[in-house]
Amino acid sequence: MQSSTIAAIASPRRQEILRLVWDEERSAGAIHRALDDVTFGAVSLQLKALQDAGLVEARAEGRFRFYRARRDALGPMGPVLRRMWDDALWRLKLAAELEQTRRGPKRRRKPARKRGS
Amino acid sequence: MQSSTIAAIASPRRQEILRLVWDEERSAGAIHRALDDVTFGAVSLQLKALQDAGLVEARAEGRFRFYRARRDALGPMGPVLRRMWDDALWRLKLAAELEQTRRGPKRRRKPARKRGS
DNA sequence: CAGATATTTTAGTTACATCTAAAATGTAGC
DNA sequence: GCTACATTTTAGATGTAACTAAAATATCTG
Repeated sequence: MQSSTIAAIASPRRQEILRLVWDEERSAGAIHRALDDVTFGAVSLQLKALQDAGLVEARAEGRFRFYRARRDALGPMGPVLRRMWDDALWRLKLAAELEQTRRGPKRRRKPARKRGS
Repeated sequence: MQSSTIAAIASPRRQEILRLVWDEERSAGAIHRALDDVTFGAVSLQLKALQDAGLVEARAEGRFRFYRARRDALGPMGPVLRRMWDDALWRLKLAAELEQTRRGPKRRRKPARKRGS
């Protein structure tokens, strides 16, 4: 376990992404679609950061890139993160932290897609 | 274990301070004296941040304030940090990270005190 | 090749963490 | 009260992490 690992999971956005690819691999686009307050570009940058930290690995397939967590790289932090995610208030706390650590130009919220589109 | 705990120990400066008060309590001044590249004020601010995160506790005695780690608050992260600190290269990595995350006005390095003064 | 889709990269924006220097606060002793 | 020492707090500086929008890259399909 490296100090850089701790830094990598200190970001609420990266925690959120890591959780999405913890149990199953997902494409970059699928990850982005699961998040409603951030652009595709930002997600891609965070995926790169996670990959550089060794916390996720990518597999290319056609135009897609499938990401999944490298659970072993988290060591004892894996269970810690899981317990956090199981917390009923986790999503609420996350939203607060995302607000807190937000940077850059003001967002224009991505409109929720209609069901089935 | 809270997400804010992870954020608190993600800072190399706070890690450094936490290590100093891990096995024995130390006064704010003693902590500052152990660090040669930062002002007393900055150390005091980080101690406050650590206290707000519940990672250290303080005891007043006369003019002094003695700080010590609240090991239990770190849960499984305690052993993780210890293992990091035991790494022979830890100090080197720390220096690199301190350089990386440095902010604010340029420092004027505190001159090393003569032996025995 | 042209067009569609998936993703990455670049250029520019913004808020805040981390710092310094100095002022303020608190405590002890004379 | 005054002085000395220990610490905290304030005001201001600075660098960068996290973002957006748009351009670039890559892959598939007809």
